[in-house]
Amino acid sequence: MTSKSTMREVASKAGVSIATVSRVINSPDEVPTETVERVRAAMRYLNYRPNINGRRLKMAQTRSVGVLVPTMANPVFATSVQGIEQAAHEDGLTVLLTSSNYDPQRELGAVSTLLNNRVDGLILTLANADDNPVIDLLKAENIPFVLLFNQPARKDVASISVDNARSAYDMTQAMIAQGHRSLAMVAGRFESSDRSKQRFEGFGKALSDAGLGAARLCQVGFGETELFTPLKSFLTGPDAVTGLVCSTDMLAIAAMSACREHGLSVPGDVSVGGIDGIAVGGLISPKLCSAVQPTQEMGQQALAFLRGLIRGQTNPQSLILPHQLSTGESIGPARHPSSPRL
Amino acid sequence: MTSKSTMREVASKAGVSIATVSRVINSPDEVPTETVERVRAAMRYLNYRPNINGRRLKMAQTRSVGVLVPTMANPVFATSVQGIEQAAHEDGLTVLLTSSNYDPQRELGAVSTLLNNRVDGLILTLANADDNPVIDLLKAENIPFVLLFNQPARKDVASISVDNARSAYDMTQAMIAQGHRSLAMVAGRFESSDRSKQRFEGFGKALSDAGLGAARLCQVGFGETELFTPLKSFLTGPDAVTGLVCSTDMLAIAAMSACREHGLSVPGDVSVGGIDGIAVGGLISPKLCSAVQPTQEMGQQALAFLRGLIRGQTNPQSLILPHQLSTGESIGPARHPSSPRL
DNA sequence: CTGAAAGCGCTAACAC
DNA sequence: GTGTTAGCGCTTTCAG
Repeated sequence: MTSKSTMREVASKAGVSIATVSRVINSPDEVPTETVERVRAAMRYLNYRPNINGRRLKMAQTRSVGVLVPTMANPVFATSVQGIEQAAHEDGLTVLLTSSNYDPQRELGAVSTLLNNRVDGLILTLANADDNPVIDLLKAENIPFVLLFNQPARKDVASISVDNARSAYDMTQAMIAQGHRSLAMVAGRFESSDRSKQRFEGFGKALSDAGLGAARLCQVGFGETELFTPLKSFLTGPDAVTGLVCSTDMLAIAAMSACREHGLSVPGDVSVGGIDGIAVGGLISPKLCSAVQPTQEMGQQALAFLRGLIRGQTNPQSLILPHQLSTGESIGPARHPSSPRL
Repeated sequence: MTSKSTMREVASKAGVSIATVSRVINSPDEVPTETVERVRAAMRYLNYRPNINGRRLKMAQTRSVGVLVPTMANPVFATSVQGIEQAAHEDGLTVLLTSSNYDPQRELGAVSTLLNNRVDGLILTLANADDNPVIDLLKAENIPFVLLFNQPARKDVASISVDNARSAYDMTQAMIAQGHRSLAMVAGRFESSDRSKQRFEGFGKALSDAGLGAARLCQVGFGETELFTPLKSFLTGPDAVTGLVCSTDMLAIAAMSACREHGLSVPGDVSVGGIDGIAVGGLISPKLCSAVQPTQEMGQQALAFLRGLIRGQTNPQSLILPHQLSTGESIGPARHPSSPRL
């Protein structure tokens, strides 16, 4: 027996009008207790289930939010979605989930679908937050949205992130402080992640501030965990590095694995640092040293921001959270420190 | 300028009726190319965006599916959701996401919300698939659904899972084959996960089949990663075990961490095995030995099943996938093998 | 305190 | 080919 019963049926069963049923649902205090009870009894009897789509059509708001992340396969995003979902649940909001698979092409389509659903607002992690048609669209249509993890240059969009360049800078500096002079960054493709780009810039700045040469980069596809080959030229031969700064923790864990495959120990032969602070990083051996961000809380916070925007708050807030360098064991003194340049 | 334009406006702009606009959207071939173009131009001009909720109200189907998982914070579920999302995207379906946080109490509420949204069907990972009010509800209302990871006793519900007992059995047997005689299982609370329970049963059976004593259990809360204290009595003292079979990979990784904190090496002092096959398990050192299931594919498959049910297929399929014991390094010969019982 | 009535945006007969 | 029309289930004035 499919739940087909409508408000009309409940009304007739309870001997009232549909308006009263609606009131019982939405503002029970405007209806005498006795009537409320009668209507509720009818609802129970008929197994009534309000059709939210009816309400959505009528009302200005749908009480739903759209979420777009690159992929759930990376714990960073999954954890943030958990935070969003939790906060949404507390707020009685429905979450529509989409993922772009790191493909900027798919972002617009996904957001478009979300907008067709008339979501009240969006939380997005975009490939590139600057110069992105999605943002133009959202701005043009005046749809509330907040960026998560993206750290856009423009200040008229709400966003929650860490200071990406800075987190890479700090991580790099920590390695330099341990005597490392020959470093490389392992990063995802910049087209797929502006965080990657910003982090690489921080890496480069830390190097140049320390008077160390050009920034070396090992760029890999996202979701890639097989780093043996990509890292070969960085880990072996005359130009071998002693430290790897990775743009994400997943990459860092994969890099540690690749080091081992090359017969190198971490941090004995090469130090590895990550950025993100995924939970598993703290459980492995050696414990991953990472620039930690409170991923789940950021998701919750993003929803709180979004709620504000939906409620009409006009000036979008940008929150740059402090990251925290975790005390990891994956970083140690450089094995063959070249003589200091100064 | 909010996207307010409706079909009616498009129609008048294009000089046709709303029926024609609807046709252009849903079956363009029934409309002369020239008219299609004119209407499309009007849509572009007005920045028209179909309101899916209008359609939903009218049509029997909403082209949306509901998903309920315990949490996105565990990569097993996150990865499966990624699979679901991907398949849904290919099918043009919208995903409504909820999570129960392992709380059976919250399951019913979440599903209820999903049903109020009139989703066409559901994919669920429940705390307990047998004797669950959610299933009764869904059955009573005749809503298509498929269970993911749950392995229910009843055969009238669709499900996709591995053989949970068997996967634990095999893992345990692998340890026994390495000479382990003193084992314990680390598992989440049974009320929160029937998989845990089934896996513990498989563990117990393997022990008794090998003539080894009672099954020892270290039960912990889900999401718990601090296992130093819970495992203390299992790792130290006269009753110390030489192997830990863990009901999930996350638990296994946490257990490995706890072993180290106790000054024990894995697998030198104690062997650790997991179940699930999360990606990170293959990247850490020692590589986690796990009973691997193809998580993401299972998500996709679940959506394929669901689609079948939605299309009217009446007999729910249950798929028990083969698990695969990964060649992990986290399991080795028992340190102090007690003399064989035979 | 309660009901009648007018839609929200869309689809689908059913006419023309 | 195309338009008219009657709702889908709900909320919400506006009267009574």
